[in-house]
Amino acid sequence: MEKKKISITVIRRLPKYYRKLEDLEKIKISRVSSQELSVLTGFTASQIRQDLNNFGGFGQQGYGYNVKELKDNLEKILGLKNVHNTCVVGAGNLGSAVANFKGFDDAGFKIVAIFDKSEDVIGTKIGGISVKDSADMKKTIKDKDIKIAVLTVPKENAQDVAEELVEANVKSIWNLTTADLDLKDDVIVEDVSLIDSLFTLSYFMKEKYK
Amino acid sequence: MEKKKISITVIRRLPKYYRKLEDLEKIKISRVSSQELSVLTGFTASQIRQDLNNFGGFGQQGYGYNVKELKDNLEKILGLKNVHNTCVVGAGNLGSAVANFKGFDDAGFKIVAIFDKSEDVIGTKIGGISVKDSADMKKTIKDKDIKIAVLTVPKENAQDVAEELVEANVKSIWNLTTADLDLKDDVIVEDVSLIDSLFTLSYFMKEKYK
DNA sequence: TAGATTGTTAATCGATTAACAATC
DNA sequence: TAGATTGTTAATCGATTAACAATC
Repeated sequence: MEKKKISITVIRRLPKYYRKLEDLEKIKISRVSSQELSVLTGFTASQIRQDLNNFGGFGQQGYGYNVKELKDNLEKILGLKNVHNTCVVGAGNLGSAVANFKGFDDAGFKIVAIFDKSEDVIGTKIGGISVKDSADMKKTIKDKDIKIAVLTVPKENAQDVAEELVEANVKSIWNLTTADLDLKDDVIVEDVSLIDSLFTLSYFMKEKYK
Repeated sequence: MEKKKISITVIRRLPKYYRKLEDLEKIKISRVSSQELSVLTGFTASQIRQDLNNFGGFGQQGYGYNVKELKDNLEKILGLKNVHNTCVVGAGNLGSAVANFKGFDDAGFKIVAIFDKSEDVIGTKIGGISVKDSADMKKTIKDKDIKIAVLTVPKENAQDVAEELVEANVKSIWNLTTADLDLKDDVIVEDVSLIDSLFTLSYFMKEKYK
């Protein structure tokens, strides 16, 4: 009756399963056990079986999991076949990296617009797409039915731009800035937190050396 | 006698405390309670007090925490004042973004070399540093005593380049590629996992809309 | 002093691991 | 059938929350 809520810790392991299954498929391996997946992912076999069983019984006793079948199921679970019109806001190096990143398109994020406010880049092409003036952002987002935005603007502008995106009806934001966004709850914000990752690395360096 | 091991979940919250304290200092707020930090960070006040007490009693009953003092302590704990000679491997958009990123230098990661194997970029300047041929990488790393590498090469080359870095005595790698690196245990690898973050966003989009 | 808020212990909650019956 | 490995329950472990005495 009720689908039980799946914890965020489980969700965040799914991408790794998916990637490892892609790798296995690429080298023509058609079956895999939770034990083998454990070696590949670093999670325990028990954990893997429990994680997957949140979504269905994809395995078979005495056999393991069929690589292609499990991969296809994870693809559906992660929604990787759903295509979303996406824009990149901020056409600096980071924005350019995203716009040129093939994995982005493969995951269903279809970049249909790139915005920047600098005269220097407006009109230039990145990954085959011409950079538009941020001033036209809201209109373009509505016209092209853009639901996802990648945010790569400077920290100082992040909150304001994010609010503008939400006003234009963007449903989720991939936040590559170092700002924490404060938006209404129904907006999905996925933070990459580059700076936190870097600080964590600094911590481990300090712990290990001196 | 024994310093108890501090869990990774605690460590990964420290950067956010630090950033919020920086923000407070910037607007001239000199004291803060765990309750106020809770609002700023989204962690509970109880959690914050427990986290901080892993490292020392930085607060004062009836008063809270002194912003500057706590920030300075976290700075030491995170090792942000320790300077590390760092190289960027891969001078594409992502590598350029890192090389130009001010927060990188602020955190003590001093970029002293950038490598790429493409003739097109070797010799060009990024963030004031001239891009060197990857062929000279090992020698330069030893000569300049580089201990940290930022990896932004294509997925296919990530493992090989990482191994080369380790041979050259690099101690830790900030991994911005979509590859999972397999290196000896004493090498510190901090994965940013952009692709996993993206897949997670895809999952939440799917859950919410259809 | 009275009020506020920490530091810290105890209680609860959730996630991971272990174990094994079911079954391919 | 015998062997392998899942799906799932129970046990353990660790992290979060609650509570409050200590004390500024």
